[in-house]
This record gives sequence, structure tokens and C-alpha cells, in this order.
Amino acid sequence: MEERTRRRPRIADVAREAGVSKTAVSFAFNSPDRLAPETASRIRDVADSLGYRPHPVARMLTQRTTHTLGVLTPQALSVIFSNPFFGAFSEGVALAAEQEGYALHFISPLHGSLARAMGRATVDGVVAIGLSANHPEVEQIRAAGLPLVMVDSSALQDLSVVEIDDEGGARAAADHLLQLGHRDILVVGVEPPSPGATLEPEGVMGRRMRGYVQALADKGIELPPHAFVVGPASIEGGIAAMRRATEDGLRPTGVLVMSDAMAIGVLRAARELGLRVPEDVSVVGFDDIDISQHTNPPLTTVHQPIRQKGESAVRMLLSVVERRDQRPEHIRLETRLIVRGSTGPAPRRRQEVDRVQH
Amino acid sequence: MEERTRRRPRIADVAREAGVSKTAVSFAFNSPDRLAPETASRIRDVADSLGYRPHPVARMLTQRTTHTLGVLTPQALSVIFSNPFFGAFSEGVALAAEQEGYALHFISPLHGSLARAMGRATVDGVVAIGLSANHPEVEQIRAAGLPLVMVDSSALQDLSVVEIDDEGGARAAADHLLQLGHRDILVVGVEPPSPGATLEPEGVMGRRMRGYVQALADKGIELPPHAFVVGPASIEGGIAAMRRATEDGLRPTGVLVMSDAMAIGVLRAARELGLRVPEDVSVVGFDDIDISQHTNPPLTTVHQPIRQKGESAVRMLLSVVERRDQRPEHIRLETRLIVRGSTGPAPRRRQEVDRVQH
DNA sequence: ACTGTCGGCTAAACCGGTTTGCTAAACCGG
DNA sequence: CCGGTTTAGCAAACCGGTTTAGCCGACAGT
Repeated sequence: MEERTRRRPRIADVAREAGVSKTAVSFAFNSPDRLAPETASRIRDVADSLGYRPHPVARMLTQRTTHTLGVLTPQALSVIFSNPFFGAFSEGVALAAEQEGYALHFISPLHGSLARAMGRATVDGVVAIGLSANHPEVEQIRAAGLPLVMVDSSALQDLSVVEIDDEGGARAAADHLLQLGHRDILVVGVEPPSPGATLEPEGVMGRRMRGYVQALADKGIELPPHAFVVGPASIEGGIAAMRRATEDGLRPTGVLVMSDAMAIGVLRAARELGLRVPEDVSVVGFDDIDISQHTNPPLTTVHQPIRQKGESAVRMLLSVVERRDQRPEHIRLETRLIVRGSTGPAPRRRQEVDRVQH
Repeated sequence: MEERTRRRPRIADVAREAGVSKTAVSFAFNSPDRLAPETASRIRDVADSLGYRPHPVARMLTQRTTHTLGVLTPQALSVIFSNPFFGAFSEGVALAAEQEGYALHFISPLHGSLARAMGRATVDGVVAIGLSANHPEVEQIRAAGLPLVMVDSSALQDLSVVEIDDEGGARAAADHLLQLGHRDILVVGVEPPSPGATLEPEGVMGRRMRGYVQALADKGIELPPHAFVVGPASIEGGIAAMRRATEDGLRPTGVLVMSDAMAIGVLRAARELGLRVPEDVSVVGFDDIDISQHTNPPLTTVHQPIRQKGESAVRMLLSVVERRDQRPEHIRLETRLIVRGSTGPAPRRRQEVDRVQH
């Protein structure tokens, strides 16, 4: 019964047992046509009886390929795995990766260091999401010669990028509220990951903000600074943001939210505050995650093809991983407003007040 | 500008450049104390200037460890990543893994074969979720000498397992409806992954079913076969199941659903059918995923500690990966009913009809 | 009988590191 | 000045495979 310490059989064990060279064993698995048929099958029989499987790490080393793709995020995985947006994105990534026979390896800061995590990662290429282009890791990855595709990043010319029309989507959302007669508008944004950081103008949230502001400006409306609140991109974050705005005395008739998760929180907070949606207040989200169509009322939001974004990123990545296409590509996917039940005409009273003020 | 083909620098390049042996370079990184301080720092300077980083695969090979944990699922990742249950579970897994400095590698069927995917995976241990104990891969993993922890699996004695009290939770859910006076009950289950398969009595759904049935039996109620419908574990699956039941002429006052995602679908379908929740029909879910407290009405459901399940699984796994604790352990976490707004007293009319029938 | 080709297999180099065992020089007390 | 211990660093073996170059015998052609 002292089988406990039994070593994992190596290729040399199989070779010895079968009375052939290591080369022959390798051939039996990888190019059987270079062996006499019965030799190949005999070797495989011996291998089976010994329970031999080629050691994947050794294989990676010689073949200089891992058949694994890295998904890089600057945030801890323990924070984002139950973020529905990330889930849908990962689905897209997984779909393309699985089709092409690649496994997925998630790379997140190791003891606080993304660089260290990258150093450990054994992948053939990397899809980075939520990484701003000026992150030092970007250079590290390129220096290591690893193919890289950035998602939702500002457009560095010599990098492959998949992004969406954030600005256009945001403008559509704001236009929608304006057409419904809303003038008192609150904008709820996603706070930057690092507390001190200011809103990056070239980041996702910066672009969406620009879309909102432009649409308002077109109607001669200026967004007052206090009508912009931020919080974490979660339902709770949305609840807190809406409550805080109300405590600050804001009584918007329309709320533009930069994330559906937060928008759902806003919906919830509004209900708790005794506000009816959309009669008293209209809410527009952004992303169109799966649950958004099932909230009560269903959420009006800006749709973006999240899964497709993941899929496209992987396909772009593989085109350079496998075929060594070296020129960087840019893909921009469309967004579109989806009107559901959470938006309606601005309430009369407010409109009148508004008119009197002119 | 012909830097394009510049090879990744190897340890030998650094050694030559610094005028030392490979050994010295290795020491400079891994045990600097074995070198004169200024030698070590000179070597590191040279390494930096060359952009040298130790090749992670080569390192894995010699150190016989990957610092990576595998998460194994029999389903395609492209199907489950946006499943909120899986998201929360992964969060727990990631939390523990990140704390201990391990990365995560997801293992799902490669071209339809889980075994092939396992063969490629370079991990120090595996957490398997949704895998029944009789899957052939279980043996493969053990034969490869890889530490393994099964989650939600039927209790094979010689395997480490993390599970929850499905049966008790289900019983609590059913008791709750019974106490509210419900007698016409519909059970909505999750369909087995492979179409043909029958409900495994030892699987998660089998255990939950047993809990429901026992609670009903205690009150002398037998669940008629047609009062049990199944579907995929998604919102859409729940909608479809509820519609189908209604089309079949069922008019339950209480619905026991084996998954929150499906329960949310049932809520939605009920609203579309003109049924008020909980006045006309009560709904109880299972799992207590994050959104369940934010539905309208908030979902009454059986809570299970999903994140903790992932965390515990990883801690158990690491205890054998790192310390070679070999005896298999079993952990069973508790479930508890959380009463929110989706359940209420059975409607009078139904109760009377019920009474008359006696 | 001699050369050329081909099928079947092998020895040795290689992938890129780490680790073991050892040596030469420096140090040290007596 | 001498034997013993440290210190700093090296050569070689090793991790477990794949791949290149080439050997050997059989067979075909002339």
C-alpha cells in the first residue's frame, strides 16, 4: 500500500518499459505517422498502463506556447466577479477562447502588484479591461513581447483596442430625457478605482460625461457641479448616490446613470424615497446588462454589445497570437438607446416651476 | 529599427553580460544572500537594462509548482460566467486565492472534452463545482496526483467536499409556504445539463427536491407529478417554466423555485400573467443571490453562503497543496430561510376551495 | 554488386530556468 | 605559518518534454 509516494511517470519511464527511445514515445503522441502503426499503438498501451500523461509545463516550455489567454484587470477579482458587466464580458471572452481551444487565466494584482502577477502568468496573449493606457504594465507586457488587446481604453495608436461609442450613447441618453421635457437632471457616475484619482477625461466615464454634457449644452443647459455624484459601480453604490443627492436637496426629474448596476440602485432608492418611476422621476442607465430588462419598471438604458466586445477582443488577440499579424487594429462597436419603462414625460409641476424661472 | 525580432533575453544573456555564471544570476533573484551585495545589485542592474524577466514556464518546471489554482466546471464558461451564483462563488474563490498569492485558471471542456482540458491545465490543485462524483475526470485528477476539492457534490468518503444543507433549506422553504396556508404548490427545478439525464437523487436538485417533498408529506400533502416543471437556471428559464405551468392549467398559490435566477423569472412571468405577488401567488427562491433583495417585491428565499463556499473550498485545497495534509475533509455550511416580500398568506378563495374539497 | 531512396527509429541538443556539490580564495585563531 | 571554517561563485545535473540530424537496414533501379 505504499503507492502514496509513487512518482508521476515520465516519458523516460514509458520509453524504458516499451523498449524504445523517448523520441519514439513523443512521436507516438504527437506525430504517430512517423512510427510504424503497431509500434505507436504498443507505446500508447504501455503509456496507458503506466498512467502516463505528458507534463503540461514541460510541453509549454518546448513548444513555446501555452494555449492559454490572460484576462487582465487592475481590480481584484474578488471585487468584480459578481459584477454583471464583467460576467457578460467574460462570457464573450470565454466563447471565443473555447471555440479556438484556449483556456482562460485571470490576472489580477498579486499582493497589490499587477506587474508581479504578470510576471507569473503563463499566457500566449492578454486581454486587458479597465486598464488605462498609461498604466506602466502596458509597457511591461509589450516589452515581454506578449500580444495585447486593450478593451475600453483610450486610443493609443500603436495598440490594438476594442471600444464602444460611449460618447454617442451618452448623448442619446441625455437627448431622450431632454425630449421628454426634463430640465432638472442628476448625473450619477462610477467613481475611479483609486480614491484620490480624478475623473480621467479619456476614460470610459470621462467620455460618457462628455456625451451628457454636450447634449445638455446643445439645449443651452449647463450641468451644475453639485448635480454630479459618484459611487462604486454596484446596486448599493447607486442606492447611496441617490440618497446622498436627495439629502443634498436635489430634486431631479431625470437621472442619467453611467452604469446599469447603479441605475438599479437608483430605482430602488427612488422607490424607498416615495418617488414613482417614471411618473416622478425618470432613470436612464448605461450598459444594458441582462437584468435590466427585468427590473420593475424595466430600465431604459444605453445598450452596448458587452459579450461581443469580449469576443472581438479575443479574435483580434488570436489573429496576432496565431498568425503574427502585427499591425494594431481598432474596433469601435455601436451603442444604442433602448427605451423601456423607467423613463416618461417630466412631471408638470416641475416643468412649470422651470418655466416661471425664465 | 529591426528590434522586432529581438529575442526575449534569457538568463544566459544576463550572465554573459554581467560576466558571471547563470547560477549567480539565479541567486541574484532568488537568494541574494548567497552573493556579495554589490555583485547581486550589479547583476540586477544588468538584468534591468536588458529587460530580463525569468521565464515563468521554465520556473514552473524546476520549482514543480505553478502558484495557480484551477476552477473546474463541466459546463462551458461561455454559459456560466454571467450566472450570478457562479459569479459570487468565483468571488469567494478569488478572495482566498488572491490572499494566498495564487492565480486562477478556469478549466472547462476543451472541444467537448473535460479530460483534454485537464491534461493541458498547469495548476497546483483543483476546485470542482457542479461535477458529480461519478464523473470520470475525478479519477483522472486523482491519478495525476492533483489535490482536489469538490463543491456541492455528493459525499464520496475519500474526497474533500464543501457542501450546504440543501435538504434542510428546501424543507424550510416549503414549511414557510405551508404555514402561510398554501396547499396548491408548484415546484420549479433546474434541468440537468445533459438533456436526456434524469434528476440525480444525490445531486443538488435531488436533495432540494427531497426537502420539499418531505415537508409536504409531513402535512399529508403529496406533490402530483405535473406540479413539477424544470428549465434552465436563468431568468428566461423561470419565465418559460411559469408560463408553461400556467398553460398546463396549473393555478398554484405558492411556487417553490430551486434557483433565485429562475425565481426572478417566475416573479416576472406572474406579473405578466396579471398575478400579484404575494397577494395572488407567493414565490420562494433558493440561493439568495445579490439581486434577490432588490427585486420588486424583494424575494423570499433560502440563503446559502455562496462566497464562503468558494473561500472554504480554496482554503481546504491549499491546506493540502501547501502542507500536504492528506486526509479528506468534509465541510457542510448552513442554509436559512430569509422572508422578504414575495410570500404572503394564501389567498382566501383558494383556501376555501381547498377546504371544500376535504 | 553498387548506389539511391525510404521507412523506422534513436542520440543528443534544446527549451530556460534552479539546485547540488564543489573549489578557490579569504579569513581566523593559535 | 598552519589547519579549519567561511564566503563567493562556478560547472554540471536536472526538471520533463520536443525536435533536429542522422544512422541503419530494406528495397528498387541499373
